Amino acid sequence: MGIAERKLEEKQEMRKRILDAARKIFLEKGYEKASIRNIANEISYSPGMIYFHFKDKSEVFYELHKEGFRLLMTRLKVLDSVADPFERLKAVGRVFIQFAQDNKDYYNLMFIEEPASKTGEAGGFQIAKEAISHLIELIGECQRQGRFQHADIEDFSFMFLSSVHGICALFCKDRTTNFQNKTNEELMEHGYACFVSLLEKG
Amino acid sequence: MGIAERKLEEKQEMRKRILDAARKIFLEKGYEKASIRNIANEISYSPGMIYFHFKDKSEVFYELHKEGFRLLMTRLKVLDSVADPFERLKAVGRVFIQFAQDNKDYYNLMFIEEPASKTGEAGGFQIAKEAISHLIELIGECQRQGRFQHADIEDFSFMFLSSVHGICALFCKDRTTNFQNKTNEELMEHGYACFVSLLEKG
DNA sequence: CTAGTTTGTTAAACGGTGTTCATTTAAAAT
DNA sequence: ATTTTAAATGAACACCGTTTAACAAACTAG
Repeated sequence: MGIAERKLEEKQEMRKRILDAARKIFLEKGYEKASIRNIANEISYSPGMIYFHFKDKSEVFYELHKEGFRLLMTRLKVLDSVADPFERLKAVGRVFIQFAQDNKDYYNLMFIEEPASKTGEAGGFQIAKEAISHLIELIGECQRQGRFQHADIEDFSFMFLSSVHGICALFCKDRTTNFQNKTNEELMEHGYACFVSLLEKG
Repeated sequence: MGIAERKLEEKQEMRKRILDAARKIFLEKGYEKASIRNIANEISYSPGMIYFHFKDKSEVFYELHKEGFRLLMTRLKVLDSVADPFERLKAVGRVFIQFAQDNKDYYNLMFIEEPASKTGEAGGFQIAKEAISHLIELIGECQRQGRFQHADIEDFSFMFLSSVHGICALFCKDRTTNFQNKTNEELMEHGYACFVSLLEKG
């Protein structure tokens, strides 16, 4: 069945071409302002064609959503080599912040914006769930080393994630401009350092 | 000039009627999905009429944006009676979180969503600036009482705001569902308590 | 090799969006 | 009573996501 195979490949290639165009448009304009017509135009096809390859706009979006998570995960995987769990935890936050700085638009797509119809909840959010399990486990390790003894693991994990996400979210929505004496990057890094020094005392 | 006065009043009343409808629609559907036609329909006027009273959709939005800030500020003002600055700081966080819980949609409008054209930057963001100045001052007071000695005030303020906002932002975008053993409210409050206990050690 | 079927694509259409503008209506000023 | 002004309208413009009838190309069966 060499023909069916080739057909499948062609279809996947078309999917890829659509996603490449969608990535460009989505990251450029954000979810709402990007249009199916823009994406189709980018690759010189009719808008309707996209609906042969994807269910709707939000499905295209969630493909990139997942892509963003894979990107972030790749960066986080590197930290497996860090032996000390607390050092690893601190690095997780730094990687998160660095990721947000390098990929403001992805970060928006992944954690802030979201299409109304949650087509890919199972897809995009599954990865998020795994990431959180990882974080909880990591904090468990820290506790086994004597850190954060009095805290509930889930509460503490949520708090850690909130703090890091808060830094990134303020950055991504340009709410950092009200703190003026520093660049955004400095503010984020100093803010995180500040948080870390609290952690070190706990 | 009793007539001119009455005319002005009528115009302001029309503005108010539009804003009442807009509040309902915006808080119900969010910025993007709410439409000028929805709002106009709500008060049985033509869509075009709104453009006589407001420059565009984002100007209507920013009026509610400011309204949300006034609401939050009213809640924060109550804390002026709390003498101890650190107690006041802790309460500020609680009020923020409570506000987000009670007014999820306002919180979204105020801190997360935003129209592309930033008509009311001067308006809505001015209040935010004041609020931050207040926060910085409050943290300064805490320092004068011996707390957070080693931290830069701006960095620390940003960190505090990030943590609190992070908690609220995760809640408002339904990213709390991945922590399952608690209700959202419990998770937020326990998470914040966790953060506060870190502060108490710093 | 032909006839029929499947597949990928298109153009047009539907009902929606923000916004503009000529036109109408009604009230105020002359 | 007539002119001027202010307020509201509704049609129009250029978009939007999505559906669908039509269509050409490619594949399959006889």
